[in-house]
Amino acid sequence: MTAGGHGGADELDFWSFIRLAQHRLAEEHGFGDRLATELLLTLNRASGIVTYDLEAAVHRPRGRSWSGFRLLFVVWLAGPLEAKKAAELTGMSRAAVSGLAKTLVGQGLLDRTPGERDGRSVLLSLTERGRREMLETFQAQHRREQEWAGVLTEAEQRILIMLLDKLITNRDQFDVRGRH
Amino acid sequence: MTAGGHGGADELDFWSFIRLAQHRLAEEHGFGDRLATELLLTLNRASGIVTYDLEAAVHRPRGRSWSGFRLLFVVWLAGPLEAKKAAELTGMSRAAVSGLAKTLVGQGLLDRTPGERDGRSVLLSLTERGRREMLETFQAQHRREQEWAGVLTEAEQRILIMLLDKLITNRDQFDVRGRH
DNA sequence: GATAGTTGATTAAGACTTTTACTAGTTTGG
DNA sequence: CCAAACTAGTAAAAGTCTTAATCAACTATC
Repeated sequence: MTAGGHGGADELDFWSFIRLAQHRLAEEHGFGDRLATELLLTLNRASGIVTYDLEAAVHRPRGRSWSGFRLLFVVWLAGPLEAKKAAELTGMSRAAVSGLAKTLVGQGLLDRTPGERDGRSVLLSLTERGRREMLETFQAQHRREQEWAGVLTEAEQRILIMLLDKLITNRDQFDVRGRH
Repeated sequence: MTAGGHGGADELDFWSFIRLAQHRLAEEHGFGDRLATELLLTLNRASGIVTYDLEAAVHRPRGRSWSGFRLLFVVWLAGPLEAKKAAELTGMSRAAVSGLAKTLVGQGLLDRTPGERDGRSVLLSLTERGRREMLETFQAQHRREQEWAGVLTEAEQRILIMLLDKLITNRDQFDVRGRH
């Protein structure tokens, strides 16, 4: 068999690639347990596909980015928030929140007011227009979320949430790297 | 209770935020089924946390980006690949692969040769150095993957993979947006 | 109370991704 | 056989993310 010749790569899709990868990792490189690899590959792929779809179907048509939505979403539901807290809840860096907030303030969706108890901090809150837009946008996203989740039964959804929770909750057992 | 005053946001973390969000979506905005929202929020959060950790712990210290690794990974295991195929398998756009390949060729990890059967296409393959580096890098990533997956039992890992598979496989039931 | 250290926000530089547009090679159908 | 349609790859512009550095404000300590 020539180098790279395993029947031609043309029929490969994501799942047959995973099988091929498993095979070569085991046979040619001697990796034993490959379940973890498959799990994380699948997790990232699933998240990427869903996120891309939501962004393309819901947010870009409205002139909004995925990150912009995430920031507006936490401010919408968790009330006025310090920028630092918003960064924690969205999983972004503080710098990303700072830049994004600048854009969203300019678009009239977000208000930025100085914090009271700490002169350095900044409180983010939605403008009236921001509130209106979030309600409409989230309705659209919610419909699409339900199409996605709908391929699983309710029980399956609950199990999936539980397993994902467990995956990221028990991580204190080793030294995980988080954003600054 | 004043605007935004629901006990102070200071104790909020990702999980208490989800509970708060659920509550406000139901009580103040009348959203009924919020399981789908929780599922996708948790999915994206889990993927983001794990990916960030792998990038920070394994790839950045080696001067490599997450995307660079993804591209090298598929080329490593699926042999010489047309750029288009590499884009499909990694889930990137063709343009992203093109740009990334340019960088990686410059770093001496990737070879780019003209395709034989199609004069437009480009075949990507690893250089000898690329192969050596991938073996070392993947060993490191594999160890860390196992730390992550290790908080779940093997049965749980298999169920999680199965549910994620189902989530993204059955999506033909509606009009999903994918990359170009 | 002055000072050292810490923390919040911001900016700057660089990497990466996206969409759009373009070039060039290939296929198809009259 | 040739023109129209299509496809692969690339480049450009705009946007987002990252880390590192900077500034300002708070806190603790001498």
